[in-house]
Amino acid sequence: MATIRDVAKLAGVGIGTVSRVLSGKGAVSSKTLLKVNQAMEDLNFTPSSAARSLVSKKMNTIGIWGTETSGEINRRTLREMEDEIKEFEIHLIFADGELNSKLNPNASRDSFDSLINKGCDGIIIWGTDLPPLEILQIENEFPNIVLLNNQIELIDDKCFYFDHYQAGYVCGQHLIDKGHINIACITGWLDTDDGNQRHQGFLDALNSNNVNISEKLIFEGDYTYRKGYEGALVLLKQDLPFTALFCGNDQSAMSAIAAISSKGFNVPNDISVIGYDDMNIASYTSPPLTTVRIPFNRMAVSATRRLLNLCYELELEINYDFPVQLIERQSVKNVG
Amino acid sequence: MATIRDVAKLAGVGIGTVSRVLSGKGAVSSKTLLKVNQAMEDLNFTPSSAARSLVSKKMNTIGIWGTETSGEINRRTLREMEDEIKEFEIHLIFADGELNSKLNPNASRDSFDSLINKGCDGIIIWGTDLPPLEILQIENEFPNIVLLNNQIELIDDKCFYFDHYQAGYVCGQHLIDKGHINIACITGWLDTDDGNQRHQGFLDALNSNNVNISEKLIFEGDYTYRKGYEGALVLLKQDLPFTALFCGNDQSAMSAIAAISSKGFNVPNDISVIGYDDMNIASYTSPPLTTVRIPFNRMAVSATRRLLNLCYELELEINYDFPVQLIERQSVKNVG
DNA sequence: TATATTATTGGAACCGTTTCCATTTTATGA
DNA sequence: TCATAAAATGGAAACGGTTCCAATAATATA
Repeated sequence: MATIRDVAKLAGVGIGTVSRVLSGKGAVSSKTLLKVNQAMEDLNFTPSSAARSLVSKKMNTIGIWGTETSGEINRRTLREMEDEIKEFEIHLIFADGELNSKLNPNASRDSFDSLINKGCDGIIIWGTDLPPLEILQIENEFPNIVLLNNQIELIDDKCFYFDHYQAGYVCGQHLIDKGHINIACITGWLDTDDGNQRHQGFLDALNSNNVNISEKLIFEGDYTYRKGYEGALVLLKQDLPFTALFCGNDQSAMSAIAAISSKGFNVPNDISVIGYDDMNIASYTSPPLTTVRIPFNRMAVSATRRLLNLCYELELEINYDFPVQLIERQSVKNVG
Repeated sequence: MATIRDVAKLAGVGIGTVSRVLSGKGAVSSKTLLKVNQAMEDLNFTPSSAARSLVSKKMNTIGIWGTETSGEINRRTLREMEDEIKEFEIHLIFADGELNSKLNPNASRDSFDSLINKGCDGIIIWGTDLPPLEILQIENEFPNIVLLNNQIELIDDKCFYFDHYQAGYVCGQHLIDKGHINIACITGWLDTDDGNQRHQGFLDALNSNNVNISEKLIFEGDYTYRKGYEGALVLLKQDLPFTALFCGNDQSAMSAIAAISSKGFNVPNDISVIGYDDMNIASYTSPPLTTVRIPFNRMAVSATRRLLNLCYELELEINYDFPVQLIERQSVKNVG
């Protein structure tokens, strides 16, 4: 591997000059420029990013932590983030939290620390896998973090989230607007803030309309296909009829639809189903899924920009407001 | 940020000693060990990975390129790969190929080169986005690559793939075994080797059984939900009845099912549908999808290990044989 | 033409590790 | 106790860039 000194020697100039050519900063005569460029080409020179990082104290790398939580959405969003940083020649580095962080809290933290040790300039913490206190403590000694889909008041300017409560409310209200009174629900995780808020919003929408929901018709799920399927079967087995079902995300909604169909019921004629997220897939379920669109990508882009600003003294435009939008397709039917 | 010299000074030892403690190699008396560890703790010392990389000439980073192609599968697989490298303290770095590499071939190559410039110790090339000649050329000057889901004979020991032809054949044969004679198909990309092979395998299965398929019943898709949906609608509009449909992947299969249902037909009673991949989702469509299971994760793990062996002189066990398996669920029905 | 400016240039010092070797300390054996 | 082997230690040199300043060349000005 050729070094800057090799280039300098071949071009017959000093290393400072080569460095100037490399960075484009500082005066270089056009004759010299030509010689140096030629030498670089001849030697197939690529500057060592390690050496650069050593002096600049920037790794040009930002880490993403905790991306396990929400399946398909992520891939799409990751892509957006990558696009965002690409032009600054920054790279993304991954460290998933453990799947079962509840079983092994240290593994979570370890994978997080591995990002710091690696020397990431900043870290995007995705989701609520880390307890708020721990995050604050981290932020204290490593300020270059940003939270995606998580909210902690003390560092609100580093948080990018939307109103889960309102989104849940919108779903509940929509079912009621469509005349439903007997409503069931397959929740997401209820032990995280966001899962809890969306559930609460949903419940409050029913409450405000004096609609009761039986405890028996609330199934605690975990956002997976599996639980969506199981949950729907369990709900159908109760002797409490319902005409509408709210699911904590689109994945569980679509598998719930599958389960409902497998029992000979029709969606939406017998049972309406409403999802949450608006994944790609939502347009192509049968029937196409009514759901609430979460502006994940826009959130992710702003979070990424905020972090870039933080790490590299940039001033990219960011946004903190991410309104949610009901997408009406065909899985919810008017009744009554 | 504390350096090794700070630690040495605080502990009252030389930098060599600190380095020895750090690496665990070389003799250090237990007294000294204690002092040094204490000093590291007091100073909250973390070794600079840039400085380390500079001398070791290892970045402890491997790149993944071209992961855009196959949606949900990837996230799962990525996770496996990450687990595989985690214990060696290696990190994964991403650079997607361009979505539309056909429109902008340079963008593809640029994002690839960015991984090399970044200094990745090795790169996993995922899929067939790069032309074989270009890959060979790359391999020539940068041998630490491995191909996932792609095959180039000259570097077969660096390729991890399965037999798309056979997998396609299995699908075709299954439909015939179930008594189908009028068969339609929504292909994947036909301008890539893998897409083409699976299609050819499928066609040959029909041929071997003297079953003809009309050109009109072959719809060229692109693995997306959208095209699956559109394709099914197009096929239904032909005046050629069919009782079975082979789709190039599960995503198009499931949206094809949605399209078929939307036209009032029943799967599998009116039309059987068989997919390809066995994604998570396949168990939770309605009806659950019969498909062929591709051992992506095992492939990815072996590819990753091969690369680790290549980059870090390890001898992890790897595997080159990835048999495909038909998974019978309920979307294909016996007829005749 | 002599002098003041400005544009170029070279290279030492530094970034924070690892490596390696010379030196010092400790342990061993006679 | 002393010679010798083994263990422990310190620190210079190297890795490949960037930064910065002093030195030189080119150009402008009087």
